Amino acid sequence: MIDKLEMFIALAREEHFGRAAAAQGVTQPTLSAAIKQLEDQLGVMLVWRGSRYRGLTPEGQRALDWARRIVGDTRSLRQEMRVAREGLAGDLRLAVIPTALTVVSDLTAEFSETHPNVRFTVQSKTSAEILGMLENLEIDAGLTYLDNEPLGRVTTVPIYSERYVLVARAGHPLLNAPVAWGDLGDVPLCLLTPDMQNRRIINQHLAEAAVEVAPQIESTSIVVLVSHVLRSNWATILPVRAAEIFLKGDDLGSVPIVNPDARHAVGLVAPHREPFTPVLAALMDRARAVSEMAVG
Amino acid sequence: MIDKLEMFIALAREEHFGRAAAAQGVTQPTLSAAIKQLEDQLGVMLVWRGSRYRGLTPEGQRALDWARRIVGDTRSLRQEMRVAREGLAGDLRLAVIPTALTVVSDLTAEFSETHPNVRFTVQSKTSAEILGMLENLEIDAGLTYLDNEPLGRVTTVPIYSERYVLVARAGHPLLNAPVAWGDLGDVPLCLLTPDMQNRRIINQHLAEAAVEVAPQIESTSIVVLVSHVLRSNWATILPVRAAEIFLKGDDLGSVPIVNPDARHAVGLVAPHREPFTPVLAALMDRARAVSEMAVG
DNA sequence: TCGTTTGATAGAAGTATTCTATCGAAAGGT
DNA sequence: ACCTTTCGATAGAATACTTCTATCAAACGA
Repeated sequence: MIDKLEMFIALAREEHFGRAAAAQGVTQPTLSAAIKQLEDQLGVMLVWRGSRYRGLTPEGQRALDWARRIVGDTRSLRQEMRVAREGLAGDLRLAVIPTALTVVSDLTAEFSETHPNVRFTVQSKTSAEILGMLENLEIDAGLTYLDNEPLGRVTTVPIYSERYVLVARAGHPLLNAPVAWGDLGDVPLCLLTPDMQNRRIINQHLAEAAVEVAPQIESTSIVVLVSHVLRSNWATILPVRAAEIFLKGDDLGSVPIVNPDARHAVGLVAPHREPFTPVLAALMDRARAVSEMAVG
Repeated sequence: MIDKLEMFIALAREEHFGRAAAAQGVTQPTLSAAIKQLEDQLGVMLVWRGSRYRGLTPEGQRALDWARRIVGDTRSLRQEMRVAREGLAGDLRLAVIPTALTVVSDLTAEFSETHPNVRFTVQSKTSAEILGMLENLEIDAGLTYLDNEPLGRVTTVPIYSERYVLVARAGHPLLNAPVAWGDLGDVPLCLLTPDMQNRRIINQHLAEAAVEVAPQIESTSIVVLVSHVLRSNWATILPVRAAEIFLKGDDLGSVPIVNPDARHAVGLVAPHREPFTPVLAALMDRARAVSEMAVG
């Protein structure tokens, strides 16, 4: 039964029998049979059938909610028993927004010393993807914005507040003093793509300052933005924590962007499943510790 | 997996391999094998082994919590799909404290008219048993006291407030005016047994009034109490709602017991499992409706 | 000490699951 | 309109798993 629920979740996620089967490590006929058996056992259609996948029925949607919970709790059971057996161990899957990638090591470095048998897998994803992956049980926790976007049934631990700086090549004329959002109208900019929440936040502040920008370079990668800035007179807008790793040398400079001194909360997001598994509880403890260090 | 968790829950409840197997409709070797497989899959011992059942290990206790949740959610999934298929239907298992038995029909009578395909199974149990059965998934909901006793992870819907009357044969000298708890010291009484919460509540009020009683008749059955009262000069203390069904004729009389005019909340208790299954949600709606009628 | 109770074990029978191979229907491109 | 590709369902064989009956050994109680 639980295997079938796993396959059902995979099907809802992949929206494709073949891919879902591959993701589950079974062949397509096996997955087809599993879905059909699930439908027989529950006595309702879960998936609209045609010659291809056409989405879930309303009952399928409700069943998916239960399936996620049942499968998630089952994994929690397995994980907790594993911890009882061999202490904190296992693989902790994180997904992180690009602008928070440098913060991950604050969480993991000390954690790994205390719990050497816990492995981390860190993916860079958009905030929307992170929430979807949390729902689908593809990750154990995420590092993302805590406000602005609708969060589901999750527990959050604030870690720090994002503040923004303008980053440009050393000698750029705007680097002499703090710059206001309203001053950025004519500056050639490289920015993240508009599907990313950081960009939407920046857009919002620029719009509030009645500034319109048309960045010549858009990317999902901060590295791409910074390397462009390094080569030309382009500038970019980055959160302090994301920018500082590139400011070690003398090639780049930064100034705070003020008026307003915008802040956006970033933190750990985990599925709300009481009681928390030991590994997740430990990670949340660590996040709270990092949060206090940031305040102090 | 889920079958094995069911068997594990049954074993923890019955504390006996043979009885648990019988309860699950399998043979004892099957249940033994299931538990062993569960232990193998989870990699931990769940049950202390000897030549007989010796209780759960600490890991077994934790696993039991998860198992109850997983199995409960699985049943909810099945039930909700059944409702989607054929409307509100199925078997709703209730356990009720004896003093609230007459209230059950307030819940069920109208409910059955609206939902004729829902069957009820009503058991008379003590409040402690009700909570245990809720945990073990043996019942879907209970009707019991909402205060005084520790409730677990449950949702409650208050229905009415218990008030107490003295019940005696017509002509009994105490029936002329309301009687105080403190006046009951020398009255020959029949009461429920002390393992029942109603009796503990009554004891508490008597103790607060500095009265000691040694009932000559104790029973777990209100019918036994009333039939004794009918035959002799004994009196008994009952909640109004439990007494009124016996007061239809002229043989018995009742007076309120005051000073204080004691009240104790009674209501529906159901496992807290969001979202609620449709049948349970409907029953809770009905309980809220009954509650408002009682107030008005 | 002897009978009874309790849970574990062995082996056979039955049931379920998964695979490979193949098919038919629908989409998409030319 | 036709051909190709993609997608999911189906059939049948091999395999794995589950459950049963029968039996055993250990421990408890009289």
